[in-house]
Amino acid sequence: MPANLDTVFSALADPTRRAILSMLLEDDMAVTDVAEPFQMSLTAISKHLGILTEAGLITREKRGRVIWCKLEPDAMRSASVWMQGFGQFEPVDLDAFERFLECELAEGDAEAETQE
Amino acid sequence: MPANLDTVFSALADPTRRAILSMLLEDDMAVTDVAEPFQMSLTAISKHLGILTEAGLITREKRGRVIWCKLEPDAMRSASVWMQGFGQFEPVDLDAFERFLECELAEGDAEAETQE
DNA sequence: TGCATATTCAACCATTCGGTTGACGATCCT
DNA sequence: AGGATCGTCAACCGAATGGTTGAATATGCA
Repeated sequence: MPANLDTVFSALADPTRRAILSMLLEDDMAVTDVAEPFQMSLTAISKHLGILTEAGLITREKRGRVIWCKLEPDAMRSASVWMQGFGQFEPVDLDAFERFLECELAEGDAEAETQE
Repeated sequence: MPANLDTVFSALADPTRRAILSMLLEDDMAVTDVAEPFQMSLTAISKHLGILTEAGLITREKRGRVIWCKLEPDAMRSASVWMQGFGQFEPVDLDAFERFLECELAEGDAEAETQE
């Protein structure tokens, strides 16, 4: 699980997986709860979680019959450092990030609702 | 060419493409010269350059019969900001980045040379 | 004009990816 | 014990990915 750049970047390349990571930013979550907002099968989400785990971006811990997913932001460090080598990107503007995040989440919701 | 997170992250997910970006960090390059270190056809490299262009990570300018590739690091900004929202990754350690880069380039060379 | 160089296009191929469904193993609850 | 819930496994499917080769286009040069 050294999480190389290949696996991290390709894990991040999928909007569903990025949405999951954003959700986990708030709190740890059970697999079923992670899946709830998405318009796709539990199996599909389970696969996404597998890919995120493989990339080291989350860990999963079984307690009882529930598996808890925990964000592991450290796995992004090498990728982040790599990118920053290409330019000094302005010191984290958290407001901008919030807006960005909401935008991505909103897109996700919209996508989910077109099917209902 | 708004270069969304999907296209940027998936462009960065391929080691050949990351190596190309690293090369362009030094200077603009012609397509043929970009292709030279790699053990694959010019067509393959041309496709990779197309993907990088699509992601906004490079631009191509034709001068005479030669097409010059130019790095556009700004295309990484939104992706970088997104990742930084998951944690304050230490202020760019350029030395670490240099080492990292050399490592990646070395891997690329090794790969190329195993075939020669 | 005619040849060499630079790059892309078109068609093809094997593999991976993101999704589905149906069956299964674990765990909790009564 | 028996039923409901949580999550994964296995098999399948269509589309996308990363590569190939051979032909085509455009430019530079003698």
